[in-house]
Amino acid sequence: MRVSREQVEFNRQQILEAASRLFREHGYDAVTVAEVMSAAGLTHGGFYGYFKSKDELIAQTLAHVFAQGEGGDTDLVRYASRYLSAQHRDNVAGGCPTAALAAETARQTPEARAVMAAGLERQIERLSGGVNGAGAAAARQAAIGGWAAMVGAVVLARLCDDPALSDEILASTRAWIGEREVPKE
Amino acid sequence: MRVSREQVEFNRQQILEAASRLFREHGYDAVTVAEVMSAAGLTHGGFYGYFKSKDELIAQTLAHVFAQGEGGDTDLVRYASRYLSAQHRDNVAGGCPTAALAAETARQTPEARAVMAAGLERQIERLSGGVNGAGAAAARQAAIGGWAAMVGAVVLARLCDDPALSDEILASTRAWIGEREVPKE
DNA sequence: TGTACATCAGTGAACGCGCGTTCACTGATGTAC
DNA sequence: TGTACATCAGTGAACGCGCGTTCACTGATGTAC
Repeated sequence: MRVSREQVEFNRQQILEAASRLFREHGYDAVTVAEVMSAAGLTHGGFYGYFKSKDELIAQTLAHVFAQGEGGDTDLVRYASRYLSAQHRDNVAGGCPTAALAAETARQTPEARAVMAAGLERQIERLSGGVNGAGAAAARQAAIGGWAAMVGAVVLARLCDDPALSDEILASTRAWIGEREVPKE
Repeated sequence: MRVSREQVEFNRQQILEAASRLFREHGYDAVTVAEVMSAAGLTHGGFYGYFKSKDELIAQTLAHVFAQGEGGDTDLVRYASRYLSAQHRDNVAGGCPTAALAAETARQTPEARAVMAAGLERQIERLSGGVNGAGAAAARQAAIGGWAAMVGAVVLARLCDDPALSDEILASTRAWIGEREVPKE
């Protein structure tokens, strides 16, 4: 049964939203097209009216989640404080797509990889502006080092089966990044 | 046709070696049991004489690669210098299993996850001993921060489609970790 | 040490299942008059 | 504005394929005498 144009656009957003959560939580391979459509409130057969393949869904989902997740506070230390929280670590489905999917995305289609790589470049530039008391080159270097540490720390903290070690990784990396920053004025 | 006991042990090592390279390069899901056995010089039917499932192979492969890869220089800055090299970035199949597989392993069986988590704890302790001019607590904190930055940087450098940005991520993270270390004496 | 037999590692066909994808059909939406 | 028709989003069965896993069989190895 045909639906209205507004409903089509709404459904498209629902599919991308469901896919972005499921992919982050389970990885690309473990999530089926049928699961995504079901989570979006549709049946699997309709999928190919929206995307021409699962690979295209992956690329467009990344573009979707990067487009909506960019903004807000860019001060490096405050950003790290939120990024390296237990709340973010425990919220895989709603958390940073890079921490959840970067390694897997490097093995996906060039299109998907390019979308995430572009997000990485924008993230580095954004964080470069949030480094206190340093020239442009030093700020960019700190943004890169800090971002690498954040992504690595969340990946490692999520890997841990020992909660104490997991918490320690977050706290130590937070402190490590914080000490690194030159105090303001 | 039955083979000798020595051949059985040799074949087992071949399977683990093939699996460790294939998993690191392509991820667990994208590698089939038949591919692993073929790379080990066997046919797929014999697999279940060695392992009771693909999940068991994954856990034992991680144990195998962690067991053989630990040792050598532990000085944090020198370690980072090798870890954050273009050579390591480009050698996914022979490189660090954590950088290649940590996020995926967090979604695998508890057994596989436990093996990698144990390797993480040993790595932190080893690197803690390689931090110069700091007390035990500060050394451990620097080891954690440095290790998180290394893992994150290699993951991000492998994600990049722009070689210049990829090189910059490695170089900046290397410099960032190097500056962090208190000079000896 | 040699011989006869039991063991069992390896083979390759086959099984069952779930996946991505296709398709004929349905019926509400959008449009032309 | 109303009506008749064309369009097309959504449905669910079906297809083909490749996967993990099983199994009957083979023949070299290991062992008992």
